[in-house]
Amino acid sequence: MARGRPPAHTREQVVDAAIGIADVEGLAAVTMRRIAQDIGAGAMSLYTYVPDKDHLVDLMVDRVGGTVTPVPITGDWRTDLLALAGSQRALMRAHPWLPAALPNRRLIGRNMLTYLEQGLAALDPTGLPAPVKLEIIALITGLVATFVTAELAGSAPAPEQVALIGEAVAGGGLPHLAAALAEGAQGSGPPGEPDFDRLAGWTITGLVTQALSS
Amino acid sequence: MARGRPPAHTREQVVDAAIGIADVEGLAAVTMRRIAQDIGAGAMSLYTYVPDKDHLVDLMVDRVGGTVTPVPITGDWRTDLLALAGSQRALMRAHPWLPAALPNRRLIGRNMLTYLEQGLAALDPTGLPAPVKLEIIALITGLVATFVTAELAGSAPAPEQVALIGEAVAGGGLPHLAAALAEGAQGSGPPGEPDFDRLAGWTITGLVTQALSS
DNA sequence: CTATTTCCAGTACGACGTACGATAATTGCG
DNA sequence: CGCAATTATCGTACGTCGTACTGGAAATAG
Repeated sequence: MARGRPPAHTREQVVDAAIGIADVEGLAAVTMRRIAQDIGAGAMSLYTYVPDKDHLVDLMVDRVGGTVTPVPITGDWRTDLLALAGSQRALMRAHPWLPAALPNRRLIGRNMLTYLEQGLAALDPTGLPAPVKLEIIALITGLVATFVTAELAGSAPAPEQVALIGEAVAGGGLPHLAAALAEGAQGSGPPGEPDFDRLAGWTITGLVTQALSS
Repeated sequence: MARGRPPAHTREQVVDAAIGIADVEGLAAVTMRRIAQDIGAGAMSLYTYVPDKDHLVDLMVDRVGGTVTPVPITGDWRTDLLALAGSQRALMRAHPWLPAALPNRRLIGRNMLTYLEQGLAALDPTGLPAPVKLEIIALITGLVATFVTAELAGSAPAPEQVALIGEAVAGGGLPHLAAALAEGAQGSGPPGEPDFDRLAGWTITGLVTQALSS
């Protein structure tokens, strides 16, 4: 049994090395040569374990999806969905490349399916039709990705942008924006951490409530 | 005045050519050489008009943002936000590369600012604090991008995925997913077009309502 | 042992973004 | 007019990417 030369590495090793690089240096730093170097292999050897780079990214997504600790299902959809969103957010913050890599990915692998399963379980008490449940899950995922992307971009809007905005506002024709800036300038600092729970809570509660009442 | 050799093209020509390519063949097909070929220039000539490719994508985003017909402000936030979301959706469907290009972009240029202005105007009657208004606008944009991405991916889940899902479900351990599939299989066909208005309406109404009541 | 199977990895190709530098076109000054 | 100064054009070239190809290395089956 097991004829031929035995593999020197495993698919998981390759995927984990890619994830490690992406976590620290970003998705753009993940190249086949770089991965090979990290695990001590020739660049072309990777193609024994992975068909191509695109598929590798799919595998990366699915693998980190398997690292989330499953959230407990209490039976209260609001609590459970919020917990699910929170665990997703934690995942995306631990792997900042994830929000960017997520769109346009075929959800290959079981881990993405177990995420769906959890979402469906959380929404079970609502009694909504299955397609609506799936839509709500997709929307929540998108919301979390949007939020985390904004979060990771940092609240510092870069000096060049401040200049641009100030200039445009001074040029006139944007009264509400000018008012918002003025209000923001004299307002308090950033509200801090609980922003996510607040916004996600609003969206989840609002979305499900509306869905139930229609 | 205007010393030196006169430019043979304009920045707008370059950006428009890039948009034209992206619309038809996707963002990946937008290369400097390809753009140059389309407008009849040498590849390096483009750098007279654009500092680098990354900036070019910024310009593409801002330029298509200027093509949206401004939505009328009725004073009813629900109607106005829904119209704004609808116009964004139309824009993203006309330029399918937009949802993918949008994240991680500095919002350079006035067109993005006028979009913000419109959102703020729509939210004006709510009397919410300015930062909350901006958060809501960002969330709605993210929602539209998520929805359109899903829309453009097509409702056909590709045979390989169907096989994967079926297999995983048959393996057990995913009861809610199995139930959802069963329910979906015997259910009616796709609800069709009004999906967007329905989902966006739920989210917008729910989000703003929740924000107002807290 | 030999044959077979499997994996390893060097070389190489085409495409990418773009730095560099020679060349061309235009204006201002004499 | 000619001649510098200025600005745009674009061919060439470099380093990097994904990956096709290929010959060699390491294991098992007989």
